[in-house]
Amino acid sequence: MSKVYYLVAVNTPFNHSMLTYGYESEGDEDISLPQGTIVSVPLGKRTIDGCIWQLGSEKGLELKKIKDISKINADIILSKDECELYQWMSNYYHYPLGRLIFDTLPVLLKKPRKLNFVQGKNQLNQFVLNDEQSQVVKKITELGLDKFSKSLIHGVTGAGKTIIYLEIIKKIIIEKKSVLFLLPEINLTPQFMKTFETYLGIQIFSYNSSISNSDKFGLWKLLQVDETPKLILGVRSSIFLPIKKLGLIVVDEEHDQSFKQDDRCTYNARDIAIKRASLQKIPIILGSATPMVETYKAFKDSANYFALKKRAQEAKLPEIELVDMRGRGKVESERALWPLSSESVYKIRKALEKKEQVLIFINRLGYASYLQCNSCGHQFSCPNCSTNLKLFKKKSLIVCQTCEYKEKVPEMCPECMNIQLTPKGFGTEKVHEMMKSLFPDKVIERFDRDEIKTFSKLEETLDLFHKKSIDILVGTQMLSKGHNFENVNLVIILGIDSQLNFPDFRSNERVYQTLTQVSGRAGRFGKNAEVLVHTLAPENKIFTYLKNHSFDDFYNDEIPMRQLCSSPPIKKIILIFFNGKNQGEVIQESSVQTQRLIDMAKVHFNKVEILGPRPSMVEKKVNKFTWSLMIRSDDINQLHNLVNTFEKTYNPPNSISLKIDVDPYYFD
DNA sequence: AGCACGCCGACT
DNA sequence: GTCGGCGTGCTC
Repeated sequence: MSKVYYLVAVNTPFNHSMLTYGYESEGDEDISLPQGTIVSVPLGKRTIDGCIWQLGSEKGLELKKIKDISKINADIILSKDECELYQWMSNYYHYPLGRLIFDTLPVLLKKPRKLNFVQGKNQLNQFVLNDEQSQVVKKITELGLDKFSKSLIHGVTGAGKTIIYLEIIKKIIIEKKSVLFLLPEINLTPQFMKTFETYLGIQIFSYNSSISNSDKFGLWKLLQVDETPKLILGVRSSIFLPIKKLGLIVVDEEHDQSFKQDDRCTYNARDIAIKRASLQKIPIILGSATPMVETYKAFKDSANYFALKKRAQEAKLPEIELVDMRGRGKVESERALWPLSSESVYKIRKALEKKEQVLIFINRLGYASYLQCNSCGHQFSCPNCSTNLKLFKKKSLIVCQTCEYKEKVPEMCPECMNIQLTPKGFGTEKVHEMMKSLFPDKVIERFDRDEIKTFSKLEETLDLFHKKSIDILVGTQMLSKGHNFENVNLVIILGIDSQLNFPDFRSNERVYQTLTQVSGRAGRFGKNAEVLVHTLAPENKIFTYLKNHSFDDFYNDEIPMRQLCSSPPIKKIILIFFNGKNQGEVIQESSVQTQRLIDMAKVHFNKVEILGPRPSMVEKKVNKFTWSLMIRSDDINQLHNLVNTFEKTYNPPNSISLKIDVDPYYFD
């Protein structure tokens, strides 16, 4: 019997989550616990999860303080590769290792139920690859499918990226290896599931928020031991699944912001996927019609960049038309149609006459963005947040989008007792209502988070739409991502201006992506298709790039801008957020730390800039205030070393919590 | 992050 | 007297 000490990564935020525990090894010292062993350890009065990380020592600690590991969990053990990935992530994202591990592992249960999966039918591929597509398959294969390589398939919407993935996946399966296929959101699961089920002869597992904890745990246990080739179709978090004999990772719609986690560890699953592929020495394929500017810059001049400029199966890209909305309010007939226009209503009518379906895209929920008093201008705002309350007419409520707060639609202004309250702005609910009154004999449905709350409702609505039982679908983002609609040749886009005016360096990129992706839902099956974009700023150059379907023009215009404001991909950014109940204290603390960082940078990290502090766009959320500071550099080592030094020398006061966001997508 | 402890005001 | 709200400090 001899005592061994281990440094254990535990599920707690303090002391960087690394704590020392003892273990009575049974005689032979060689039978020690390997890195990655999941254990239970006592902490204060509780027992919490931990993961053996490395041999530790009692030095520097009071011996009587060190407790013993209480239990070893045999269900899950992390492999060497997984440990290396976790360690890298913890360093890169400045997030405690122990928290990271237990945020991403499934809940450890007693007995998992029997697992659900889909058995693929392995039908012969009915598609014939065109020249462009077969070239890409050939070249990616030539890179070597048994070693690390990263490729970007940059294909216009409807270019047939899926068929390319499918061909390469088949080659991996022949080698008896498994495939991880990442998509940004659960929304697209049904579509890909159908394709993979039809053409692949293996087991297919999906992994997303509709899967129960029990099934997640069960899948984890299965994957650890089962080496038969399979395909996992999953969202962000599936990048951590312990897939044996993993032979390929595909990240579809790599530009999508859903790959970025914005709470806890702020990782981007696309970047983790690349890291994982390099650790496991396997190929990774990224795909998008609108790659992120960072990704495009990294790939565009490499041999692993593949552009598909034409749509598959003779289909043409849609014609994009701008509808100039300036001055429409002055004409009575136009005012009644707002936020639509006479042009769009005419085109919708024509499309419906041809028995075609129509998509209307608005990036906003509800009936109106806020409610305002006609007489004194009072806006109804949330008592807990610095936000306006959004009007939901059918529910007869005004609701905060940040917290739980809601109230009945008021009858009069609390300031001046005026009873005329005007709904300002518009969302899906308003447009849905307008469509119903304009086309009373048509079936018009809404496709947004408010209406589609469950996965089964999503499947059901998509199914009805595919069966042409719905004529017009009014929806948000949900509508825009990757769907393959057969009978849609008209897409209406409303309310994009608010996104153009969004105050951060990525706003142009986001608008270009959104417009291209939404437009891409039209005319995928050969007919001439049209997209009508409503805007008050038709002279904006972004619309020209959109009309010309020219990503390169957009990019070449965007890069000098990024250079000018030192934004990614020119420089890397880390944000530090200070959050607390007392506004003055938050401002004070963030200011002091900004100054401290400036001083530190001056002495040891001269290539790093510190900016701020500044309040978040929604400064008050649920009665807590947020301010942030920005750290920026083109020297990635200096950037991270400064943050490391900062963390080592800073203990935030109890009343303030800290969040670090590496490679942020939004600025708050 | 939990969780306990302890200080204070409010209530039976 | 004693209950509970929350600020403070500790956890290998």
